[in-house]
Amino acid sequence: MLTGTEISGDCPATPFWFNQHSRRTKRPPKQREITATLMATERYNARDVEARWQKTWNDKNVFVTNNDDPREKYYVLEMFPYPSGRIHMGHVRNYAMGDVVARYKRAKGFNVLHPMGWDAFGMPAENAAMQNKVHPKDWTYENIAFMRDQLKIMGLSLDWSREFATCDVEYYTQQQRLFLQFLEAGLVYRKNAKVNWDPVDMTVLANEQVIDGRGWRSGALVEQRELTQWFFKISDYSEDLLEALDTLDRWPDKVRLMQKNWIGRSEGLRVRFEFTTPAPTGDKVLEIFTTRPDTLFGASFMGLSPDHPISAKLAETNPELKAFIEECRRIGTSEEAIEKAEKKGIDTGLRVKHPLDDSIELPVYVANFILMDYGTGAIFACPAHDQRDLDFARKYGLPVKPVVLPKDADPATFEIGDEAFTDDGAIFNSGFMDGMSIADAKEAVAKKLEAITIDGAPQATRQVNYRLRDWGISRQRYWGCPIPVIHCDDCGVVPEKDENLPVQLPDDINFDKPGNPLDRHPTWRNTTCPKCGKAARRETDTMDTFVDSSWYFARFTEPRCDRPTDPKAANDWLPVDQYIGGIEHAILHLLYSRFFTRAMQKVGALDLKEPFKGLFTQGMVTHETYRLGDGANGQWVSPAEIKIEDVDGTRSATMISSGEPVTIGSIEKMSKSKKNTVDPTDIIETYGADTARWFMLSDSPPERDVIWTEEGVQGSWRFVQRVWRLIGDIAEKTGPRGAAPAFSDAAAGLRGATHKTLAAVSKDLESLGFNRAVARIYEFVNQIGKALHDGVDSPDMAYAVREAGEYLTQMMAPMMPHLAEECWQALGQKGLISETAWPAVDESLLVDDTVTLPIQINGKKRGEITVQRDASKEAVEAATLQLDFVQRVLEGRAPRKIIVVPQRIVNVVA
RNA sequence: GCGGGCGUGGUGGAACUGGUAGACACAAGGGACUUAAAAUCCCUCGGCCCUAGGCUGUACGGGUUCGAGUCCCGUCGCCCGCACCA
Repeated sequence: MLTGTEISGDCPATPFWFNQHSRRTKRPPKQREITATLMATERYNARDVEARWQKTWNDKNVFVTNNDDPREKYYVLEMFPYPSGRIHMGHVRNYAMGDVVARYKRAKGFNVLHPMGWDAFGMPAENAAMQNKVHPKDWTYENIAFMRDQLKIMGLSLDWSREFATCDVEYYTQQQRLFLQFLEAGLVYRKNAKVNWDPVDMTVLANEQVIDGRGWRSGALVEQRELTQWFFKISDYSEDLLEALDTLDRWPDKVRLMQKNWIGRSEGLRVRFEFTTPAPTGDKVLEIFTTRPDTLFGASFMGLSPDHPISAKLAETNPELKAFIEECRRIGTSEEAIEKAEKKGIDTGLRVKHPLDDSIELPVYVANFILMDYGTGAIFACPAHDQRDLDFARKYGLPVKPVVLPKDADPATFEIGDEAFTDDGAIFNSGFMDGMSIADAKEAVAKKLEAITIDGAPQATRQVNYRLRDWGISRQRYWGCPIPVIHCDDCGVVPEKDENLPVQLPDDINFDKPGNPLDRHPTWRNTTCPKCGKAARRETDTMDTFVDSSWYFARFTEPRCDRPTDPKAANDWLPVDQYIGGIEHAILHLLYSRFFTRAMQKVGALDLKEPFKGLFTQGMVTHETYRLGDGANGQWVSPAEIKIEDVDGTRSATMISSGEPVTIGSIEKMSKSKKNTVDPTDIIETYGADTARWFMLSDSPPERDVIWTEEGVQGSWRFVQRVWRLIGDIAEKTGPRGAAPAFSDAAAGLRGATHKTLAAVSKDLESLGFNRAVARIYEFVNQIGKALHDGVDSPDMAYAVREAGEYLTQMMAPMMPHLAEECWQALGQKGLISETAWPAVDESLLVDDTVTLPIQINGKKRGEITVQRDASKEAVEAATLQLDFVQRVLEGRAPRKIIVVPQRIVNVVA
């Protein structure tokens, strides 16, 4: 699921009216009163108005996008939701932002693609099936139907004709086709691998999906198991995925850095150390990987991963080592455990020769801090310049010989204490490398060892290593895209034929037992081998749901295509111009999608590398938490269950039902576990979609977390009413604009404000600065209100106010589309504002004739002066010196210096 | 530990490439209207003082500059990401 971190695994959607009813009766009184007022005054009835405009947009197909439209394209996409049952406030924020961009770009004349779909495979559907005996398919499609309705009442400008769910047979058929093409292209392979087994979900997790040694979804402690798995060769693209990050200049730096660290490129040397004692595996050499060959003369011991083949072989005859390796396994992948774990190891008794000095023999240890997955699973340790090695060496009394000298240190006395020296310095104690820089020494060692041959191969080879591992996609689950291959006793693993696609999920399954229902289905597995025609068995693994979300953005460009993509449509629309979603997908989803785009390019599905040109990661929606009872006994209670009172700024909360005091806790991300959620449908019912959207966009910068408060949403609601009254006033007091009359100062001033606001709001929307745009619109409304209050009897003022009202309506339209349509109509405008072009800024109105400059004396503001905009420095200087507060300070003396920054500031240095 | 980011009123936050700190909003207080409440409108709202006016103030301590929330150095605090990655 891309958006929707809150997954309800509990039950199918509760009937909506039931929930509504119970919520409404529990709502705090203040809120209820507002609803009542809304009904009573009927001034702006969001409920009626919004439904009416949504119907109009729908009837007129206003937001249906045509691929053949010749205008410049703009593709805006929000991460599609997992159909968990209900949308949450995070969705509202995410989709409100995307919708502003879509509507704004549409008004700017672009052919906008703004689609919506469902990331519909995944475990919650199976959990629901297990707990409530609902078929995953029924559960999923019911949730989709419900959430679609929820999204529709938000008034999003989506092209619903392109909607699909990843669990639609049409979609996963094409995904299977892509899989087969990838397989053909050598991007898919099977390997026997140790996997992270989630004992609760009974499934395998990608390394990336294991967080703190626990399954990212179930939270269960992950075990290690050996299974044959399907993998995508993402590692083929390690370098490309890394390098291309530089081209993604419209991505947050933070995300690019996270991906860079994840890929984890390091340059180093593979070095072969000759055994001086016989290795149990018969190996003549021990091959290690190092990024610090410059410290080779500081080598003190060798380290083997507990999972290294030599470790395993030795353990067969060494009970102590066997026990140690088992102990290491138990530490497992848990980050916390490893963090706390002491550096430990066991001397194997094996010895190797130092590659640069025959006289040195190094002991080989099995150590708990060496990873089999990285490099060769073996290292040489230089304790003086690596903290882990140092900790280990100190524990086992191994030598610590410094070979890099800090800048101002004395080689005769320099010693390593408890801290390894890892900074830059000059090489010493290292024979031929003495005096070299670290970089030069690395080069020198590489050159020297490359030239030496031992056991028929160079002693060292240069190697670039990546932390990024191949993407394991096998899942032992039912509710996912079946992997379209067949196991034949004679032919082995055989891809299904293209014409036999789809390999369709059977509907007649049950979840009486944990594990994969496909595995125990009586007949589904049985098929014939596409190669030899003999009876054979289907693969029962399904694909990781991250596969589904790795190409949906491409599918949207031609969603009913009978191939995965129509390359022309995909190439025309992609890359996505603006992608918006949560920071939690900074690595996995975005990296996989980048890989998929490259893989699709390789098989000809499209022709580009990078799927997302602009990326924006929005913050979370948070809310106060409330607890009934103290400390550990405290029960979380929801905002709907409590009443808050504010006496002279001191807030206190009580239960509505019992009057018991409730503790107001910290502000946290909205989550079901802490019960600090607010239901979007509930909010929209009460205040309308525009109010909810507006509040989500105001105040907090979009990339930061936003705090949902009752006061805040009420403030937005009042603003909606205020705008409606204001536009009503304008419609009543002014007529349509004719030819521009001559403008008085007041009217010209308002027009200046109108066009300045328009320029600023346009800029803010371009840069996704929604909160700034909102603040400017507030300010503008205040200005219009003032002008209206001062009177609009003169034709020039009437013109200016009318213009202001029209522009205001257009500026708020992307954010509050329903209110804007209603206002647009009230102003007597023809056509839909949703189809009206963004107004043009009259540049001549942005510049004032006079400017007010602050006057500083010695850097402190003492007053101001208003001068002609184009006044010369000399004129400003002269005028400044005439000011009495300046003369008072100078007492007849000349200033030491006077700085005039035109149109900015004046500073008199006395 | 490494990497990145942040620190501005009671609160959320503005402040372009160094140029009037606190825009805008929320909360609070006062007033008008009202039988009353809600709504609406008006006023006050960083701190301090001798209240005309002045001093001080953007985590803390220094520095650069005519001028620093913004740049530099150091300290403290918070947040995020990564990690026995050799």
